[in-house]
Amino acid sequence: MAVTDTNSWTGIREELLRRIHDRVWEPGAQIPHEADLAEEFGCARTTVNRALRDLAESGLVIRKRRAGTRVALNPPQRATLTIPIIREEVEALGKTYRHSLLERAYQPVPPMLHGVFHASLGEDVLYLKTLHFADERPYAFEERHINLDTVPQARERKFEVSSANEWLVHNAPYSRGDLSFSALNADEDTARILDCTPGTALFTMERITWTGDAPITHVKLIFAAGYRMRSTI
Amino acid sequence: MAVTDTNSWTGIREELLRRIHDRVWEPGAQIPHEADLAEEFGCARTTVNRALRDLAESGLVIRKRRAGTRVALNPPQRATLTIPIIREEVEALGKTYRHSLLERAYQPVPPMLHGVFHASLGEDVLYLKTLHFADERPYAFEERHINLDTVPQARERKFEVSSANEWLVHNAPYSRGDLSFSALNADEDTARILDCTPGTALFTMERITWTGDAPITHVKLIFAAGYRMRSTI
DNA sequence: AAAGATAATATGCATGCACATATTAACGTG
DNA sequence: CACGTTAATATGTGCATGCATATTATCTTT
Repeated sequence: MAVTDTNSWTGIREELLRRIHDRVWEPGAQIPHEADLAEEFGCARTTVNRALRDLAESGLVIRKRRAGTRVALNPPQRATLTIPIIREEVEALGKTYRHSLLERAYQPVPPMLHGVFHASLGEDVLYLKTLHFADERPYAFEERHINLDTVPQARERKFEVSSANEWLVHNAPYSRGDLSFSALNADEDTARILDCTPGTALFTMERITWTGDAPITHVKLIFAAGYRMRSTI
Repeated sequence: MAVTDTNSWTGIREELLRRIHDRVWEPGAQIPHEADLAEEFGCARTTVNRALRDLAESGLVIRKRRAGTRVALNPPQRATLTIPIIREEVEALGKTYRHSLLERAYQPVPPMLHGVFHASLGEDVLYLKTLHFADERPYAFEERHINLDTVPQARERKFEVSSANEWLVHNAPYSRGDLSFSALNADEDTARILDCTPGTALFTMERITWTGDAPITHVKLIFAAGYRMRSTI
């Protein structure tokens, strides 16, 4: 019994998954060795290994070298969420993308960012206000600060043709970033810009990216009403 | 030159990564075949394959069967976000967690879920309304549907002591899930439950989890005003 | 020349084997 | 008996090979 349809590693993964799900192997319990499973399924150990590795990557089982493989007690719920470039996101919806630069200024570091941009307190940052459109309807409103200490080449960029986001992605690769998501009631200005009524709940994403210890940029994106961010586990 | 320290697949991945980063292979450009790379690095094709597969998983290269491998034009920005069990999230804030079951009923599949729960259209689902507290203040409001076809053991559970979330995590491991996040204006009911004024922008998370093709549960979590979901890249 | 059949090709995957490495269990010695 | 050494073991990884499969290019046939 327990013969999988195919001997593909995905087939074996499904069968292992079934056993975990059906509590043939309870949470915390040790599961048979790769070699035993390989024999049972009539396949090579490599194939079982691939299936188990995949389950381990998704956090369902814990593997240790000599200790064997056991079913995770608290399978972590991790989701990888892809933050697309807005232009691509819009174009993926089959709509036409356009953006418009509302404001471009050199400013001292705003108080809100003193904590993170402290490295360049004396220096000005490049401040950009951009509105992204999908089929000529407002899609997202972007406020951005660029650290000119870290990315001095940005000082000369107009950011009228290609958006700051795309330029930075290609020219200032970051090593890490902090993200936060929240809901926001539209104030008068935002409502006007995003073409909604004041008070509308808007999905907001804030992001600060760094290269090493140096902050590159801070972005606040306020999406038009009805936006949903999607992801899969 | 270009000899990696080791012939490990991670070493090769690092070298490929460097070439992409240093624009030896420009975005959109095709990179050599596995066989050629294997020869260059003096290793087996399997090893190159493993490195390339890993890069493809993280979205840096795009692979197609006969078309070959090319550097992604716009490397997607991925963030891993950990979705904690609410109790743990609250306790991590140093607050006391409590939840209260507001409603528990057997219902036909609601129209909203016909698309996803179609496998059990005739069958009832278990519907739960739960309010989560942090230090006796409302933290999140949860509406949940549990597919009794997939998780029949849930029919007998009261979910008064341990929350449905925790019970499901331990008893019905899922293989995949769809997540979506949005902002929502509080209606009269929600405002009353979450102790805010109607119209307040609330952060909302919706999740459907599956085991194979069978849907396990659908959850809608509406967080109290001011909630921020955080993550790092 | 357009459409359909066929060949070529790059990745995807399975196998059997060997060795590396981390970890635990067993062993010995003071 | 405590503690350090050694052996056993399960996973991790690499290799050579062969076949599967998707996709593109080419070669027919009408």
